[in-house]
Amino acid sequence: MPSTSDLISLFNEIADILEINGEQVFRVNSYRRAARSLKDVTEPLAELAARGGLADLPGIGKSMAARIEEFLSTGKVAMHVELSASIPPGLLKLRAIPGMGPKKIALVWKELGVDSLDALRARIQSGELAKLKGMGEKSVEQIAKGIDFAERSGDRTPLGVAWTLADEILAVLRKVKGVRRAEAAGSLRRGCETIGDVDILCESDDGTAVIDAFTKLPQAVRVLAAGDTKGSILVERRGGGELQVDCRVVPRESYGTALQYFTGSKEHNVRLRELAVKKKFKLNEWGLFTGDKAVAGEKEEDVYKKLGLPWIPPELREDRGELEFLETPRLIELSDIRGDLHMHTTASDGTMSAADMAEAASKRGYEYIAITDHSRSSTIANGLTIDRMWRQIEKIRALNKDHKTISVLIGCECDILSDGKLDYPDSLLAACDLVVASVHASQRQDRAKVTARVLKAMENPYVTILGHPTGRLINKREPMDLDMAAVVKQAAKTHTILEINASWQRLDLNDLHARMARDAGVLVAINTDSHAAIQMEQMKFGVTVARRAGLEAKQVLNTLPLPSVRKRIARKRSGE
DNA sequence: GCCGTTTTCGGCCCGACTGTTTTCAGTCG
Repeated sequence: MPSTSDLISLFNEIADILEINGEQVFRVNSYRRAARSLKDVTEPLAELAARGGLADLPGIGKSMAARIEEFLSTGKVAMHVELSASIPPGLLKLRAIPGMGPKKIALVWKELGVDSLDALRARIQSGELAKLKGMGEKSVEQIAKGIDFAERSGDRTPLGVAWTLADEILAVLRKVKGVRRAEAAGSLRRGCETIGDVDILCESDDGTAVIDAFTKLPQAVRVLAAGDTKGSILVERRGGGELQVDCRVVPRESYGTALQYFTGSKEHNVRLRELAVKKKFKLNEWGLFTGDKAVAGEKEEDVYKKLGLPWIPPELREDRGELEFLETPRLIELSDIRGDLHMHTTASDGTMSAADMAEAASKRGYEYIAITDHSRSSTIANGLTIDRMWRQIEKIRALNKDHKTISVLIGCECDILSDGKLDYPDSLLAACDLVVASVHASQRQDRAKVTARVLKAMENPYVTILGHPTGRLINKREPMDLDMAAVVKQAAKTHTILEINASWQRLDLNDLHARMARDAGVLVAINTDSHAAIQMEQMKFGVTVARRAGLEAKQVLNTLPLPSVRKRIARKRSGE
């Protein structure tokens, strides 16, 4: 069964090859545009095509639609097959080298027959690369380093890793003399689940001082560039590989436009500048201009305002229709969160007691938490036997009586077994305040089987929340082949709440799935799945996903006061 | 290749930086 993501890679590959072949850029970009458009499609492509909806997608015209149809019926695209045959199989890997664009790749391939990282390295050592037209000593050196980088880095950096790193760097830069404002821009500010480069923006009149401090950061393992207004470094990344961090310094009057500009996304910016041109403005990182006169620049809000738009939250700047907004959406914020309904203790695989978790949550200002340790089948996670679970219920009830500042709900994270049955009997589940039901085993079942399994579990009246619905681990494990449209439909029908698991390794549901839930009127819960108090900090990542999905506070269970939460649970149990 | 409240043809966002140049091409975001 050909998947949409296969088609997306295929279109991007067509663009890459066309570019190497010297095709005109607008034609090349049309394939990238089409690929991007497909990324936002949540319904199965075949269904979309069947109801004639392909042409409604931005960037999909007659020719693209025909290629998509071809892909759906044959599993391939003849044009792609032909193009692939026109270049050596390993050539596209050279795109991962910073500084190697399509022109240089074409050059080394055609002049030297280079078709892989190793072949390129060999030509550098033999001195042949330096002899090519346009290749000087510095270019060769940069490419040599780029090959190492390409081999070491690979995956994009998870949001949680990049966020922490940016916070550390910002703490240092904000202390540099003359720095008035500093924040992260780019995909990090937009809250993307993975980050390419980290972008930092500073407001200061002394760029040299800022870049100096930036390039001397203890985290910097190499300095790539250091100018008056811009610097680039490589830092070691937690979890291996290296990560590029760019820092830019602008004066006060340009900070707003620069922040807008460097936040992106690229597609959003293109749209915005098109709009600016239509309204006889010129927009760049230095300001919004009519002629030579700046009409906005200091504040990001003003840029949007002058263009006749409400301020658009960074998480929504993905060219998914946000330029049509009439007002700024009131997205959920971290401060709206009143509790955390999925966490573990030493009873199963957590590292702290329920009392300590409650204490920590209370300090965060939460009104309630739920203790949800693993069920008996999760033996690796020291899941609780039926007897132990009954005792756990008593223990948490007692703890709740003792605790005055926070309500502690007794719950469990109950395994959804491979046939869709639950790991505890209903009598035990009924004794809990709430139940998170999750798949942990047999995640590789086929689509029909795994979907039926999850739908069946959702029918159980005691299943409050479907935990980390797809089971994916970012950069580590693919999601289950779950029919999310069916899951969302079932959630609406059974009043089951879908989790956005806020752990940065998971972020599951992702933004698009959470948006599907929103559109179907399905309630979402944002939980950290904490195994230690410190992990409750990850709530911000889950809130970020929710914001990218366009969720408001009222669409999220754990922004509600406890009586309302209980009402929602009761509603599911009563089947009304 | 896509697209249209000035267009069905002729546009398609914009600037910085780098290196190898002597006026610019390529890459990047």
